[in-house]
Amino acid sequence: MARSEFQSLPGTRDLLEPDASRFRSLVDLFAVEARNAGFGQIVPPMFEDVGVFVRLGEASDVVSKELYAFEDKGGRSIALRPEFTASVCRVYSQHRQILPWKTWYAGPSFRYDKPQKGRFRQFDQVGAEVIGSNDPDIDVEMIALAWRFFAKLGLTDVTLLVNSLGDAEDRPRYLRALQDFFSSRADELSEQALETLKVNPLRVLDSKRPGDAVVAAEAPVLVDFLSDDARAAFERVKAGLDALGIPFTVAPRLVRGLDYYTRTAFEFASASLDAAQNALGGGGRYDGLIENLGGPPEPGVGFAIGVDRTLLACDAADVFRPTDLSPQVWVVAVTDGTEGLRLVEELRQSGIRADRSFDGRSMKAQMKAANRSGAEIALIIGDDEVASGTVSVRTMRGDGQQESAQRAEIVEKVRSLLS
RNA sequence: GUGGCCGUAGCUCAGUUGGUUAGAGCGCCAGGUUGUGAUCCUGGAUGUCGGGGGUUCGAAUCCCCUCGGUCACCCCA
Repeated sequence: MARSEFQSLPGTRDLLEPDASRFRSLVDLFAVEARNAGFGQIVPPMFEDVGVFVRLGEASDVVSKELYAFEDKGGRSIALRPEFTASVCRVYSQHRQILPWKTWYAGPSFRYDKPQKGRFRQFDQVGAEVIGSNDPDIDVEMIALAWRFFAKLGLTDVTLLVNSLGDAEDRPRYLRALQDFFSSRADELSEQALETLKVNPLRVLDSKRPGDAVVAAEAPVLVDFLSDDARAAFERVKAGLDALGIPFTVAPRLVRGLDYYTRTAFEFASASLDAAQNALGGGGRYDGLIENLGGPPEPGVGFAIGVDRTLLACDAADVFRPTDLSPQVWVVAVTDGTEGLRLVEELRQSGIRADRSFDGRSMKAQMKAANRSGAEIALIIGDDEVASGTVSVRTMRGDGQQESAQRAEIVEKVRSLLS
């Protein structure tokens, strides 16, 4: 394309206006919702000791294939974070907080994937985590936070899938049953599914290949293997969602990509995104993760939402439109002095969005720029105005009206015209 | 990582069976007499046709490699 020596690397892109502002607004909106729900912000580093992430589960692709890992000049093995949860757990282990600790975050993560629509190597997430409570009501609260966020954006076509992945003790029993089942049907499975079966039988359930899906549909279901405790917790979660009026579908074959999840798992998808990457976000409970990272045996639950995909869904649904970035006033200065400089500064100090042209452009060119900028008012100041202590005020809507105003009262004049 | 499709000005695209100085619309810039936009008229600038190699008298058009994008698988946000 455009001839330039360097381009942004695969899977990365440059956010320009109006997308950049929209991006910020989205994060701001999430921040408000999270704060209202009692979450404080956390800003962990973007890279950690590689071990922090490896403990997420070596069977997952996120860790085994997609980690941006390298050695720094001090010989440390470090990795760019592929997600936030592990960092949050590490932070808690390092700086103990009063429990339950509720925290939210926003920022980029990195995965060495093959880029696709809605899938980037550097991608942004907003998310929240709660450490130190087993209460299923917290699970409900997390889902409610995400749900409220989507609603505030104007996304109405979000679907919620929930499942329970059981406790650490339930899992092995289920995995055995699953393994037996798939082994007995091995001849019907794709080669890839058989590969997956070796490293992580759970994920075979998730296969989108038609042949695999048929077999998976008949596979034993995790819900039948839950301990009494886990079952009760799951019931409580479902009852909580009902109580809040949040619609959901139980998805017995929902498994999440990272291995650390226990009990509640959930995922949000958008019907507006017909692409394969239609998952807006997801999360669940990770009751063994902190201990696994060398911390105390505290339970945790959290979720992350993909900012890029959410924005894509907003585009598809035509909601959460970009805000107007236009200046309110354009100063057209054709004097040799510093009138333009002073006038713009005065307007800005008064909280009015104002801008101007540079490089001594002709009045016609400056008026053109004023029009293009979307400003409602053009303030014209030339030798005549300077001499008479006035400013010409021109409204830019339609054919435009022009009048003269006293230089000393210009801010007031502009304010009254804008209101 | 595997496979399909695509890659021409800032943007959206056209470019006929390979044939002379590569086009359109939008955008941008400048004019249409003295200091006035959006409309209208006129003129102008910008592309090593993603990059490299090959076939050919001749390639944006054919072949190979490569880079990038996109879609599906995979994976996931």
